[in-house]
Amino acid sequence: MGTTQLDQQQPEPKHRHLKTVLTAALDTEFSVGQALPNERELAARFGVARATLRQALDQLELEGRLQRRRGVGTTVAPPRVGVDVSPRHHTWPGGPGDAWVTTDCAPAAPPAAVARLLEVPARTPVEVVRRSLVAQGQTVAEEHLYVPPAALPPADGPGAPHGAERGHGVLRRLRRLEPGGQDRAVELGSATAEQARLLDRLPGSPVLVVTTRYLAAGRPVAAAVATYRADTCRLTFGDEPAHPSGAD
Amino acid sequence: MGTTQLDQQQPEPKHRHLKTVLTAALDTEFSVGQALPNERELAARFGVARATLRQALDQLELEGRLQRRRGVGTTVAPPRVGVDVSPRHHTWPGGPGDAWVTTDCAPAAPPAAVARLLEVPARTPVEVVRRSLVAQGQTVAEEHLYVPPAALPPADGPGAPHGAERGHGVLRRLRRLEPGGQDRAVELGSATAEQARLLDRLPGSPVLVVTTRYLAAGRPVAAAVATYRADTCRLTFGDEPAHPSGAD
DNA sequence: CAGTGGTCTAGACCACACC
DNA sequence: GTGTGGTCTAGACCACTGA
Repeated sequence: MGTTQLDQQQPEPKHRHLKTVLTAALDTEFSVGQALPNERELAARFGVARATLRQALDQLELEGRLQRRRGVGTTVAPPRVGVDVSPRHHTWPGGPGDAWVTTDCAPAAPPAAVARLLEVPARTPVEVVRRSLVAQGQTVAEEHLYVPPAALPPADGPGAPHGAERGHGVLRRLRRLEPGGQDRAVELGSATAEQARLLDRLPGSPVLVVTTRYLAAGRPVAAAVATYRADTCRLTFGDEPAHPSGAD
Repeated sequence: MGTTQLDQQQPEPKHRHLKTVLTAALDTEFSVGQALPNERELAARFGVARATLRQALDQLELEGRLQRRRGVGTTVAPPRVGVDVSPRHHTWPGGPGDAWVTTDCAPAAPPAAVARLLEVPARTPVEVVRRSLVAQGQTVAEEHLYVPPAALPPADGPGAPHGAERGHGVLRRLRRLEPGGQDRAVELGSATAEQARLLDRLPGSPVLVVTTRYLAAGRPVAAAVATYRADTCRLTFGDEPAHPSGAD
């Protein structure tokens, strides 16, 4: 990062040029995990206001090139983690090979958009199973799985009133049904305060929101809203495996 | 939007509270396409600096709630467009039902990451087909399709030196091969200057980058890097159709 | 405690769209 | 022209981390 001054000729915004310069420096002069100089130092070095420098850093963080932590500093981020989110016809959440960890479960009314997906009336309480996904030592995603109890076979016992144990019961009941397909959507969102806490980010951080609808006998029986850290995750949709089914 | 002042009690940042208030206002007091007051007016109304207001607007725009256009103003955005990006085993790009429009084609060396995907040496020139996707009157995505000519059957004629016609020729040759599967990845990126121009956004705008690798006979024969406007698009992955194959 | 990134201000000027 | 959002400055203070 020998550059100490910008000499700008194009009518290109400074922050964009700055981003270009920093990208080149990251590619050539820094290694993963290495700390950058602090923002005041960098701004001075490039002869811009700190706010302008921050515009460039914001983008590099969005692109997963940098990792910033308040009170700590800015470091070069490792490459994004690939997370497989292929729809699998023949499996339910919580089946074999599912790396998600159930953390909690309690009945609650789903958001309006989820109620529509599930084709249940608004404000109908459903089971809400909360799960999280850890990859490479970091929580990379958080999920709310909404399951209307009416669609499930009866429980084989009294069941826990709440907590992970209740969630396991819901998933067990779900797996007794014959899977009837899934559909999925991915869009950009921003983390709520609670999601931010779980994902170790600030509220409002960009996230990839994956909405999945699970069908059985042609009817929606569950809907999942999974929130992935956009800075550290790459969602992969591999081809269907060669064997048609491995989890009945 | 009767609120004229914030009365903040929590140690919650102003811009976040502002975003909450604005979200509620958008839900209840505005309709799609309606213009908001300008930024100076809004900032004054809420008693904050314009930069603070802009932090809130930036997030709402990221979430696809607002649309801002320099020199024009800020309006309430319509719901995101769903775009189907399901991997389809049995089809090539440019096949039936493909809504993409080929705009140009010329040989060029692919980016290093694409060369790795294609398993060709770096700096090997390949055919680069450029296509774009229009939905609801708006260009929502832009694609570069990289095809090493060595993997293709020979052309049935001299072919155009460049332009859409050359692209059609490449896609025709590709379709003579037997499709052997695809894999896909989705991640967050930011628009280059050129992509921004095509998508009618500013450079650096958030985009969803979909990378697809096409296989034939177990070998990669093409790779596509498609860039979708993150503000206006929701990528959908429907289930595979019930019939195992309909395009051979 | 000192040092970091996060928030916020009150201005200024620029680029662009529309009249 | 006028009015809009986009960029930029030079400060200030806050929240958090780790020694």
